[in-house]
Amino acid sequence: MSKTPPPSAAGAVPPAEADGPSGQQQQRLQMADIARLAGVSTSTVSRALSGSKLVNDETRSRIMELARSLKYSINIGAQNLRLKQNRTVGVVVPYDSGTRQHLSDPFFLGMLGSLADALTEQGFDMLVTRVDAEQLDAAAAPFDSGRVIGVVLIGQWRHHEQLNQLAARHVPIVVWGAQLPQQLYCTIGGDNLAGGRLATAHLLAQGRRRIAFLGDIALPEVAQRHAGYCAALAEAGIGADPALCVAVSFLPEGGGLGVRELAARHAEYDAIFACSDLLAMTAINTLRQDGVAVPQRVAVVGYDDIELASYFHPPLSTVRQAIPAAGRALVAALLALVDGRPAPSQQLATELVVRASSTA
Amino acid sequence: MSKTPPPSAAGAVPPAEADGPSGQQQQRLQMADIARLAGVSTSTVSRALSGSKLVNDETRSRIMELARSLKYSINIGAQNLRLKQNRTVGVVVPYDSGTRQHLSDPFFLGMLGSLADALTEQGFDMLVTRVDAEQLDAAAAPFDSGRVIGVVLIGQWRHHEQLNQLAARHVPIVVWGAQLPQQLYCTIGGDNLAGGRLATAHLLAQGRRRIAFLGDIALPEVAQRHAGYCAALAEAGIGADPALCVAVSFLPEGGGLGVRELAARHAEYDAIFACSDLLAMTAINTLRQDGVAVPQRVAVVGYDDIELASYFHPPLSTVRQAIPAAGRALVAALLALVDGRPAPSQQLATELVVRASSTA
DNA sequence: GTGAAAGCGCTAACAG
DNA sequence: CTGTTAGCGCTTTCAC
Repeated sequence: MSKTPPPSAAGAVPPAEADGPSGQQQQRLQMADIARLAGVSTSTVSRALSGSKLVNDETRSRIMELARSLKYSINIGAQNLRLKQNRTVGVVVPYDSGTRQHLSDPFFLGMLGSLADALTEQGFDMLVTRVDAEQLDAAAAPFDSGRVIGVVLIGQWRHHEQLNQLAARHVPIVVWGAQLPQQLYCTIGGDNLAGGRLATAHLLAQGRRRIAFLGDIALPEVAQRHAGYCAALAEAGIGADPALCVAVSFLPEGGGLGVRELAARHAEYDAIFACSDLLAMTAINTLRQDGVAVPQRVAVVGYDDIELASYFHPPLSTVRQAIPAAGRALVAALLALVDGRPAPSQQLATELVVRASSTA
Repeated sequence: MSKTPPPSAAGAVPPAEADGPSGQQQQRLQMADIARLAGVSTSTVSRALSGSKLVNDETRSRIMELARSLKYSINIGAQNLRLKQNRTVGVVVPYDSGTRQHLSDPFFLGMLGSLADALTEQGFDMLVTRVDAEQLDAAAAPFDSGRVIGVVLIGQWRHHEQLNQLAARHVPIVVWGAQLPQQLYCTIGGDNLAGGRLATAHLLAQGRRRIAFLGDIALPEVAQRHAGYCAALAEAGIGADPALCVAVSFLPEGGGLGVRELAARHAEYDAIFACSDLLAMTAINTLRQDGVAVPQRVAVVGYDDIELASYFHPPLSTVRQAIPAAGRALVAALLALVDGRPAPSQQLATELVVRASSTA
């Protein structure tokens, strides 16, 4: 395990003219330079580069050619200042306050990718920020300082009130999460109630009767999935047994902890509904270590349908979240808000994907 | 599966004063407003807010209090323009040119998270951009337009030459990838040669002799892992059989395709070394469908040690990449470059993690 | 200790 | 069609 040297011409060329400590920009080409070289005024260059018809074709193409060959590119910062515009959107990913752990769920990756796609498509840049899940109001910082025109927050966690305050302050913000009463901000989310109901009904249809629930009810999305779970049980004439409901975080260790907790409670169960695929996978793993067969002894359904779910062993039954649609919807809602148009909250349809982990 | 309405007060409050189409900023507080309210000049506000000692304590605290209560935040764009500074770094994630698929590997998520951490720690913002893997030179765009002070590119793919040209143009860029001869840009990467060797030597030690290699040799990193693989085989007195080397992309379907291709070639093999955990997992999945026992009949080692690797069944043996260190190293190198200091390329140590997928 | 004025790189009237 | 001028929101000499 080496530490540095191998091949030949390693090491990089430092920038041409570096000046002072961190954060400085080197001397770079600007519009005035192009203007001088082209023998015109900066106004003409500006017009040419922005494709104004007010400039002679010959002049324009000469200027554009010059700019291209010199790899001149307009300084967006200055342009933004002058135009009072901005084509950057903030995407804020909360991290677990205790562990500072974050993004550990592949679901987030999908979401980020989907947002990146949707934003690129609309010609917007994406500024990614991390924020403590217990301080969600910090999500507004990039907006307050003018870096972004609005913010997409991935997950509302337990801070409904902080988010309401941001909305009251007119921070353009759209949140991936559950729709709640008295909500001033816009949420886009899956239909968690339906999702929870689908998963549970499916397990019941498989003849399971003692279905454990893994997830932290304090989170609105999880609470709604739990409500769906209870509803499905009730429809089958079964009461929800609190002993089967384990509050675990979305961190990967959650699945194992949940299974251990159920064991510690001496709970009897023949199925698990986990609130994320990651939890389902780690739960299955722990069950396997304990010699419990999945799905024979315990059937498992996850949530999200991350890419790996179908490759897991056994392939994971799960509730699919419409991630590509989510990105588009979040971006559309945010842009509406920014333009002063109304942005109604929205629930995206969810779909049950049945695979081997729940079918004995 | 509903589509919209439920609860009570849904829908969000549009921003106070919206003006015109997309990208506009609403009327917001600025320094002059604070100045007027505080009965001082903007110069004084500027000084107060930047903690200059040239301003009366009483005045300063009055101004700061005012700013805080009004949630005034300095306009970073204007400040950057005036100061000719910038605290934003570009992170560029290439996507597969054919499929436009991207970020599908959890490895990228880890890298993004690690970069976000390292950048946050240093007080930098992260602007995430996607770029066609066949047009890596487009990675410089956010730099050319002054949005970022430099770029971290995740993966060099096959376009060494384009990257060299960027470096020659003095674009501050640091690439996660392999160190190559005649290289003008800075790379940070794992020690792929050692990684390939470790994995292969381990499989040999398990008594395996016909080890298949899954990965696209056209990519420098994969080529180096392959070189390590060949070296380990050679040390064991075994020649590398080209029939056992399958060029597959990093897309998730690669693992399955690789196994199918080996079958089509009627290749005999008792082990697989896959160039990513994702490939290893999907390969194992296909083997399982074909009734081939892992690790009994075929032992498998992956690469990266993504979070899920230890939860997979069987738990995946793999070569761990030092992701947290990677983020810090990439950021440190980029900042060095930006400051005009030299940024030598670096290889980070890799480590073999042995789990059940390779131990019969 | 504080204010007035100039200017960061760009665009948009307004004249010619 | 093109140049001149003013100014986006901020910082910083330079006076007072």
